[in-house]
Amino acid sequence: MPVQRKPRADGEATREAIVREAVSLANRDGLEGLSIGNLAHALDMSKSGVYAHFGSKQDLQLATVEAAGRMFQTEVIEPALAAAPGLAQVVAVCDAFFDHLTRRTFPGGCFFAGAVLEMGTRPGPVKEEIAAFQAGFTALIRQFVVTALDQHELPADEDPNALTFELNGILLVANANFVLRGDAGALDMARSIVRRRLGITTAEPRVSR
Amino acid sequence: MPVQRKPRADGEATREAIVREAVSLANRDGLEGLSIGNLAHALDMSKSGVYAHFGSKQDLQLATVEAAGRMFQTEVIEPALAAAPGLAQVVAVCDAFFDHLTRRTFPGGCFFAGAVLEMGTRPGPVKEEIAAFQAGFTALIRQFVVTALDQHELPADEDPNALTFELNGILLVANANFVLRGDAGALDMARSIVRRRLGITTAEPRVSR
DNA sequence: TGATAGTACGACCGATCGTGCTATCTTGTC
DNA sequence: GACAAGATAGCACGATCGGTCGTACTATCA
Repeated sequence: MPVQRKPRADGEATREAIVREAVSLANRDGLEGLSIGNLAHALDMSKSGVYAHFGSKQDLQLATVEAAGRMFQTEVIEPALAAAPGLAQVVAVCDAFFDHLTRRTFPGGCFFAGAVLEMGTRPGPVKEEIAAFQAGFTALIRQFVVTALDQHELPADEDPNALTFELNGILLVANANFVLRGDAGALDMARSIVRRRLGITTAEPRVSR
Repeated sequence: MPVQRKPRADGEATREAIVREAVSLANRDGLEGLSIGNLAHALDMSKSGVYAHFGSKQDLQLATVEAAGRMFQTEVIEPALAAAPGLAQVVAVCDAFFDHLTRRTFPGGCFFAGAVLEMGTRPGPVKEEIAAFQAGFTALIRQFVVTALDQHELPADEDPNALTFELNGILLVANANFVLRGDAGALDMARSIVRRRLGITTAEPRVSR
C-alpha cells in the first residue's frame, strides 16, 4: 500500500491557474466546448502538462464547475450574507447577482445559467454538481425569504417557494438580456422590479459601483 | 445569363429533413456542438451529401435557427394568436410556452433560451438572427400586455415593459427547472404564478393536454 | 544527500472536425 | 430521348479533439 504524498506547492499553484482559466473559457465556449488544447494554449503550456492535473476531461469539467461555484460564492453569496437578515437580504442577494454581472467576472454571463441549459440533457456527475449548486442557491434565497416572512416584512400569505421562483426568473431574464445585448439597462429594470415585487418603495433604484 | 432553374423536389425534401434533424441535435449539443458528421450519421447520409445543401457550417447554423423559429412559431405563437386579444392572450402565450415544453418538441428545452446564452458571446449573423427572434417574441408579449391594458384588464399604472420582463423571467426559470430536473411541477408553479401576477383568481391551474 | 514522487514536456495515437474536389447517379426541361 | 443541372457519394486535406506514452526535471522528505 503506497503512502499518499502531498501535492507539491508549485503544482497546486499551476492547477489553480489552470482551473481559473478553464472557468473563463468554459463560460464562453461551454463545458463541452472547453478543450484541453485551447486551455493549454491560453496558459502557454503543453496539452499533456495541463492534462496531467486531471485524469480525464470530465475531471477537468468537475474541477471547473467547482471553481466557478467558489467564485460565485465570493462574488454573490458572501456579499449577500453580509447584509442584515430579512427583506434587506433578499434584495441584497439579487443586487449582488446583478453586480457580479456588471463586474463581468463571468464574461459570458452567469456561469450556472449557461451550464444548466448546456448540461441539462447530459446526465452524469457534472450535471449533478451543477444541479446541486443551483439547488443550494435557490435554497439560500428561499431561506432569506422565509426569514423576511418571519419578521413580517412580507405579506403573511406570501408563498416562499413561489417568490423564490419568481426572483430566480428575474435573475435569469436579466442575465439573458445582459449577455445578448450587453445592456446594463436590463439590470436596472431588474433591480427596480425586484424592489416593486417585494413592496419596497424607492425614488430611484440604487446603482452600485 | 443562365436561366434560373427550380430546385429539385427531392433536394428540397432532404434539405427539410436535414434541417429538422439539425434543430434537434443543436438543441441537445448547442449550435457550435452541432457537427456535420453527427448530422449525416443521424440521417444515414454522407457528410458531403449533407454539406452540399449548405455552403458552410454557419449557413447550416443559420438555417437551423430559422427552422427552430418556424417551429416555435407553430408551437407557441400561433396557439397564442388564436386566443382572444387582451389578458386571455397574455395567459395563452405563457401557457403555450409551457405546453411546448411538456410536449418536448425541443428535448433540450426552449431552443432560444439555450441559443441566447451560447451565442451571446459570439458576434456574427447567427447571434443576430437569434437576437432578432428573441426581440420579436418579447415584442409580441408586450403587445398582448398593451392590449390588455387598453381593455382595462390590468391596473392602469402597470408598466408594460416591466411586466413583459417579468413574464419572460417566469418562462426562463420554468424552462431551466424543467430542463434540469424534468419536473413538470415547475411548469404548474409557473402557470399559477403567471395567473396570480396578472390578478387572475383560479381555484386550480388548468393543465392542458 | 539520495531517493522518490510530483510536474511538465514533446511525440504520437485514432477519431472527428469543417471543407473542398470529383465522379456518379437522378431529375426536370426542351 | 438528349442534355444540363441538381443531388449525393466517395475520398482526401489539414487541423484539432481527448488521451497515452516515455522522459526529463525538481521539490520534498527520510
